[in-house]
Amino acid sequence: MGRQPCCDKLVVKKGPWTAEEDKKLINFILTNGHCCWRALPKLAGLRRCGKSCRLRWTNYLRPDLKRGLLSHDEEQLVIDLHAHLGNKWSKIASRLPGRTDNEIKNHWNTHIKKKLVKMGIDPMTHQPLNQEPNNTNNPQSLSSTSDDISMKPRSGSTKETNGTLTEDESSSTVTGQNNSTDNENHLLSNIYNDEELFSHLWSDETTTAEAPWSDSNDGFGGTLYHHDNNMSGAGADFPIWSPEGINGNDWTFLDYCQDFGVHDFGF
DNA sequence: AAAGGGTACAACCGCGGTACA
DNA sequence: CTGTACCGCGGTTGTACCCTT
Repeated sequence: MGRQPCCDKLVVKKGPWTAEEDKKLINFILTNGHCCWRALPKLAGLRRCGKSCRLRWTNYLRPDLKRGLLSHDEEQLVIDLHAHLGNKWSKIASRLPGRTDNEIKNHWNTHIKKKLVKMGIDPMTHQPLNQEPNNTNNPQSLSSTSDDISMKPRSGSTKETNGTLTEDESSSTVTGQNNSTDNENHLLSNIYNDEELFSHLWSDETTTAEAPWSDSNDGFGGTLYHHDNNMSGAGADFPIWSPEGINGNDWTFLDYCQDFGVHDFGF
């Protein structure tokens, strides 16, 4: 007996969202929150699957999203987190404020993976690809690349095996490629040395950078304040929505959202 | 200028985990 | 304890856009 479909596939609409649908979804969530994704489409007057609404909101409409390409630091952070966590995109995303798991996953698949391969690094194991003597597909990759993404040495690196990380005390083989800036080194050294961080990530505890949008925004009422001082990069530009504006039904900003996309405001 | 190929990213699908009746 | 419904995650697909020829 299989699971029942989450929604009536004959009734729900699929495909790209229209501006009108976006507006309806934003309006509804800002006024009511998202108590139940399954019921939301009906209540919001959308012919969409609840799942689709949730995805649209979390990956695209959420006001705290940062848009645009990942910065070099963010990219480097993703690489390192991936080395530790594997394809745990949501965990990785939780360490990058304003970024979604989907966005990071896409960026990994389209950019980072290729860069690593180009550098002769296996994107999955984060180990050199040319360990075998006959692997000569990219002899210069480790010493000269146009991209300065590099693997950083670390004391006790981990690697993923069947979805679980195991300690590999002898795996720091990707060394000697450290041509990144001091700034990056600083950023990453903080990460490498932060055993607490990774034990935290591996636990089921909520990380500090997790977005406040889920569940905690009961009675959301349109109030959105900075929740995390960690947001120094993107968050510094985040808007602060006042309850007055929302309660006063000042939806002007939504029109802007529609005209330009919420992301154009640096949300 | 047009066609074809490549790329980026939004969106969908299916599954696992979990809460609850 | 079991079955069901829901949520969230990771993998995959579809398509619009960009670049090259």
